[in-house]
Amino acid sequence: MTWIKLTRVPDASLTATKTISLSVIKTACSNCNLRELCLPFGLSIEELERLDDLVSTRRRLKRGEHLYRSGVPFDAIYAIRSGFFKTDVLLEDGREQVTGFQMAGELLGLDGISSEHHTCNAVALEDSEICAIPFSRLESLSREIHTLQHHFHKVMSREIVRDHGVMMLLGTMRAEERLAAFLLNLSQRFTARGFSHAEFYLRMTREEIGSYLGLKLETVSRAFSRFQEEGFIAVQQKHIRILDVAGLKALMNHRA
Amino acid sequence: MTWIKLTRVPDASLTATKTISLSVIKTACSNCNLRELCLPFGLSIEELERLDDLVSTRRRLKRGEHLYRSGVPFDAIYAIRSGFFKTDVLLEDGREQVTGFQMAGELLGLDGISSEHHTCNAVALEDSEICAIPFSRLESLSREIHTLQHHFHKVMSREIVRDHGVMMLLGTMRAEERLAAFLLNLSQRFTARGFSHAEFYLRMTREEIGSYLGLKLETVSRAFSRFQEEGFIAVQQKHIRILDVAGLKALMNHRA
DNA sequence: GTGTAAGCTTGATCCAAGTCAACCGTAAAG
DNA sequence: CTTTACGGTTGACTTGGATCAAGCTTACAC
Repeated sequence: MTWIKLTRVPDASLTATKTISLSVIKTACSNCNLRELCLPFGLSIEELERLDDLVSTRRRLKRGEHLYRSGVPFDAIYAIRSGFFKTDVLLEDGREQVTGFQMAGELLGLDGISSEHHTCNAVALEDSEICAIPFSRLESLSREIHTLQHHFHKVMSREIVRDHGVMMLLGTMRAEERLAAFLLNLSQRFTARGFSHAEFYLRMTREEIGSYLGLKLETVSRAFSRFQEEGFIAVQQKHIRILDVAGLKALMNHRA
Repeated sequence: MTWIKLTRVPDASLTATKTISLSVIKTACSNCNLRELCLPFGLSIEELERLDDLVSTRRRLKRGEHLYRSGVPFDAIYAIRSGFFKTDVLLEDGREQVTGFQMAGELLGLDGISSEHHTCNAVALEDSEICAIPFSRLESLSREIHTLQHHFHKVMSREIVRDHGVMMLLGTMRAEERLAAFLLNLSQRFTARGFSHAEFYLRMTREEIGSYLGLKLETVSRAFSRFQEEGFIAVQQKHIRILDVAGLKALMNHRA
């Protein structure tokens, strides 16, 4: 279960790190196995080391714990090192909208930049670990490292594009299409992280899926059952096996 | 069709510009009356002048014309100088989702940063004028001007927060709530631009409103009629007068 | 002007998803 | 091992918004 990934060795410095304790190795972006998915993408060795300085705070969260809440002052964004999160917005009258589910290598907290306060809640859906990245220091560093700056802009833009996808889903798709899109998206993201594309555990409840997809939990449950009857998937509570990716994809396009 | 842009002359410049023709004066951020809403927000005089250099290309679009289309290479973002736009995403099967309506002072094209290609279409809903801001030059300049960098980040983040609002709307609100939220949002943005908060012309069709709100055009039309019956607004085709802001607001919260 | 097409309104009907309700399965607590 | 609580499934019924259809208004082309 290592994390040691000895990459190219420019000078003796990296070999030096190998002699120190595993827990210390784990604290650096330069040794993080998620670096190709996360903020460090595309950085050189020296640049990576400068980023390491910045990402000094790490935090573990238990399932159900909040990483941040809507309204609290913003001063850092967070990279998920391991675990699974949801973000949601609550209306005064109690209505909840889940705005996203985030997994390892993804960033949380970008919503807070605009008003200097977080505008949604981020909750761990399983025991998780995150790296806090003080935002003003990230801005400083990205003024110096072009690659970092550009990659950060790409990450923000990707979030906007993702949101457009969700708007499309909520605005134009019917229940089963939404759920199919959701499962295919999860599958694809698990794959990118080296997990099975066909078999995974859902970390969220039917109600949370429903909130994300603009459906009631009963509708989500029925759609799961229907997919199982059709032979597209095998469901048992939170355990999902995708049996027919093409079938699910077809279901999404079989409209006008 | 000019676009000549004589920029300062590092000293004596401001007085100098005043002597040249109005149309030329208009081409600079430093003289743009939208600068407090747009990218230049918070910049000093000298910083503004550096931004002027960057924003050299201006373009007029007729109603119905595309500013960019999904799939084309991305190399600039666009500031709306005057006019009104929609952005939309088209699915292969012909379904359309309008992802936003943009007015003067707002930025278009942020979606393209992530993949270096635009991922939606931007269409002028009335004759409009935009300023093109070459993105790599904006990145360079924001590496030098902290304020610009930070403000740009805020703008991107604001877009993410806005999208969350739309997700909330599409995911949890009923038809009349959605339309009320839409009208109040437009009203608020017109106000910020010095127009009447109570009276305005819609630049988009019922179908485009419907697409944005995840409703069919008939539902939008019926909701307008209903609002009129209730005395919240006066509608005549695209001409809207808001008669009871509080009533519309109440309508949005009158839920469990 | 007059004709035509695009956009808007309104009515009648239908259906996908919501609501309400009962029951089941699993997991943690005692 | 039993209890309890939470989450999930399934059924019966309701309903908000979609669909289908007709007529109206406005703006522009000729």
